[in-house]
Amino acid sequence: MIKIGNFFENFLKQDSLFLDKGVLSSSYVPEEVLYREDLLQEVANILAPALKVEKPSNLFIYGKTGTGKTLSVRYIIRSMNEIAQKNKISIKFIYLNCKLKRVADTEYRLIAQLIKEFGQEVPPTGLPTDEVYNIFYSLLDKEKQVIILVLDEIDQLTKKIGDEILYNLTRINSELKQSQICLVGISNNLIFSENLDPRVKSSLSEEEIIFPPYNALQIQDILRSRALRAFKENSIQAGVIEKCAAFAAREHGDARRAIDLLRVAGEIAERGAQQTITLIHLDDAERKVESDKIISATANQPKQFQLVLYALLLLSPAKSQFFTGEIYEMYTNLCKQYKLNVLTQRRISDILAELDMLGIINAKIISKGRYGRTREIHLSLDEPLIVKLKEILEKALQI
DNA sequence: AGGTATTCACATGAAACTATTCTCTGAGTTAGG
DNA sequence: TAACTCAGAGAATAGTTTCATGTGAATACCTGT
Repeated sequence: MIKIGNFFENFLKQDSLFLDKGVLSSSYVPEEVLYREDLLQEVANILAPALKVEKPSNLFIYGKTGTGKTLSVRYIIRSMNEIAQKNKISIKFIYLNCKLKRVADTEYRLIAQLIKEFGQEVPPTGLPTDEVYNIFYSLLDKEKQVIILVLDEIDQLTKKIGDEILYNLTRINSELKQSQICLVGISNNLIFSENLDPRVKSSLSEEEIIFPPYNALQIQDILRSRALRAFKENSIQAGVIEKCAAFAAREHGDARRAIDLLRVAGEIAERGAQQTITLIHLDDAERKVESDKIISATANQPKQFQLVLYALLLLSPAKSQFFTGEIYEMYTNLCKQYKLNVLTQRRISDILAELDMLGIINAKIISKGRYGRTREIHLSLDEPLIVKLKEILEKALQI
């Protein structure tokens, strides 16, 4: 008890490295968006008609993760909103991230979420989808206004439930008498629109903008400008920013990752009661970011998924490479042992594909000729993480 | 030897099913007038 | 008679199962030399 007490005392006394940690959070929108002036201007040009209560062209934004797409759009939204409020223009901006589970990842929920933006509630289930659309329409058409609907990670949405919903959204305008709705889609996937219904494709991408990745130097500048606000002076060792940028540049210039890394490095340094962030903290941070990602990804998965992963982990010390059949066998044994019902191999195949997507395993489909075709699977986790995951899974599965 | 056909062990797709959570509706019940 | 209750029908969704079809190359099987 005393120990903990002391800890809190010290914690209070110790001054933080951070001035404002929020600056390094992913939702932070800075005063100035570096290296995106041209693109920002383009977006602004396209959306500007909204200020005259005319419908802007639908816009599609492509770019890999961490290239500033979301940031730029939020920046534009913020500044347009200010103007609109000052001049009493009736524009409404709605930003939705389609990846968020249980928020906007199905047609029903997307519309339900939109209704919520207008200050009404609809039940989470029970109503027919048409009904929800009708509520939405009547809500939209109450007054004359332009609505700019930003759908972030729109590729996730269509991957899951198809493009019908986009077709419906593009058709809304013809149903409305007063309002106009303008769609802004943001996608990480550069070839996303290729497997879209041509009708949807043409109406959705009236305008297209592609966000190129940042290079290492640009990421450095971005990090410096953020660090200036986030940390106290002289709290970063020389070279840390550079290395951090290098890490991120290695992966197609993902600025968000770089900023994340810096924040976590800061947290680690602070926890160690250090005055400066060093390269060592950065290394630790990289490991931590990586393992946190995996741990949180597995923690939210269904039981059977976890069990498959557990089977994999149990097999892992023996060898470094497995095939689907071996894993299925191990999994089946585990199920019997713990009296759980056994899923079909079909399902396990999908689960393995998901594990691959999450980067937990590295699977390659190979043909062993006469001996069939299968996934060749490598576990891409290091020893300490395997041990930790095992513990977590055991707890989760109550084994 | 060289060419062709088989065959294995899964992968991949589509559709249908199951269980759960939730709403809406309308019949039956209750309590008060 | 109005208010209330409560069962049943119908939706949405996640996680599966069922059925059907696809697939790459090591091997088996020919063929002609």
